[in-house]
Amino acid sequence: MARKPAKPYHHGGLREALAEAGILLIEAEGLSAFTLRECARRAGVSHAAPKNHFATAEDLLAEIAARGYDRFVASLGKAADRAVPQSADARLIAMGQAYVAFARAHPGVYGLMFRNMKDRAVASGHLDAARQAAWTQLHDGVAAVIGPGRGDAAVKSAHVWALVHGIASLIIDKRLPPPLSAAAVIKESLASLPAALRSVG
Amino acid sequence: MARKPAKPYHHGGLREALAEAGILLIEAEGLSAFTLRECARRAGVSHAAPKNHFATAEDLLAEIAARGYDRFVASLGKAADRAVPQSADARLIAMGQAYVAFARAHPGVYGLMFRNMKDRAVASGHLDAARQAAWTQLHDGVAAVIGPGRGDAAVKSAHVWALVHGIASLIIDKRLPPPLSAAAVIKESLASLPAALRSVG
DNA sequence: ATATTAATTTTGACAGTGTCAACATAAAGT
DNA sequence: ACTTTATGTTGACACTGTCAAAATTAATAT
Repeated sequence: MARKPAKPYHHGGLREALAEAGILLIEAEGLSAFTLRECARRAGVSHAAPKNHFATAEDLLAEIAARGYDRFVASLGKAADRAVPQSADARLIAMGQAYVAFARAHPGVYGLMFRNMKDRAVASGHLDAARQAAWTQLHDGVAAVIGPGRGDAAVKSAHVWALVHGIASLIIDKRLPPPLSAAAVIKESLASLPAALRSVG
Repeated sequence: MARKPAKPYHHGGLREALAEAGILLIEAEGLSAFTLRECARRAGVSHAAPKNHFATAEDLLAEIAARGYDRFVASLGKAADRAVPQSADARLIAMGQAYVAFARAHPGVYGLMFRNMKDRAVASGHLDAARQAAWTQLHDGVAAVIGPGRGDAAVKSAHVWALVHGIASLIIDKRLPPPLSAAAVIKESLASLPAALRSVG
């Protein structure tokens, strides 16, 4: 009855435990509270144990970011499928709303996903693949809205990404002047999107 | 011959020196290289000297961010005045270009200005005033584009801010898929802006 | 001018961090 | 059973921000 065939060594899955502990830590205390030693503590191992699974603290952060992207893509996909009517425009707007909602619900992990901590982009197989999947998802949604041959879909996707990323960032960093309602900004900005995408190019 | 009437005590202006050292440090080594002790070193004082002028490291960062906003507002103002033709649309687009250019030229300070380090917005008189000035500048530019009575200028300003902030963030964090040209994204996104602002609301 | 007070800086300490090397332990392979 | 390899622990190092106590210097009062 081999329960865990993966790595039932001493701990029995420390890599997984560290990643999960890190996510819980960030969601509960914020990204700035993340500490390699605290993750180790929560996983019940000594402070140097993570070294075997993550060479550096940034590698663990990269793994957490990758898992964030996985959930992110799933969340946006579900939102698009729930959109009514099932038009390309409605699907894209639903994804935009889900995008901002994800950032507001998980600001710590979101920050990890979209900001460079050490002034350089961190690389890892899982992370790169997850990022690619997110980009493809957005690109397909935008391509469906603008139709074939109507301008550069990649550039227009970047436009959409920038807009929703900007909205999300301003909200979670509390940079919107107080009287402004986040909901109003989201609604107004997303509403103008499909037309703007079809207007130029 | 009283040269410096402000605070010619021991150092003769440590507060100023620390802020300037911090800016140079961030611009040269990146925001992640910022350290209170390194600022003190560069100012030629001991590691605890800053305590008298900045109670905490975050207070020094707030002062640096405030100075960043000052330069930022000046930069955008000049760009708008240089726009040709001197239409409201051209002025706004010029400001958008200057916005992204500032972020690319000073990514460290820009990050400091628009991101929360400690998961909470830092407050300070100078910083709040400088932020307010930046917001007013943008708001006026947007109001001139949409004209009087055409929708909520504040919400539309937030839309513009989100877009340029998103573009700048994606670029400096290297999140644009490699084949994409930053210049193309900037051009396309900003070009569609005036029409989008006048379309809804 | 001298003494006193206040402002500023230094020194030294503390707890905390990431990373490394040396060692210990347990699993896997032979 | 023995060896090898993977995993975890201990202890150290240099670094950080912050604090308290002591020292130094400028401003002020006498």
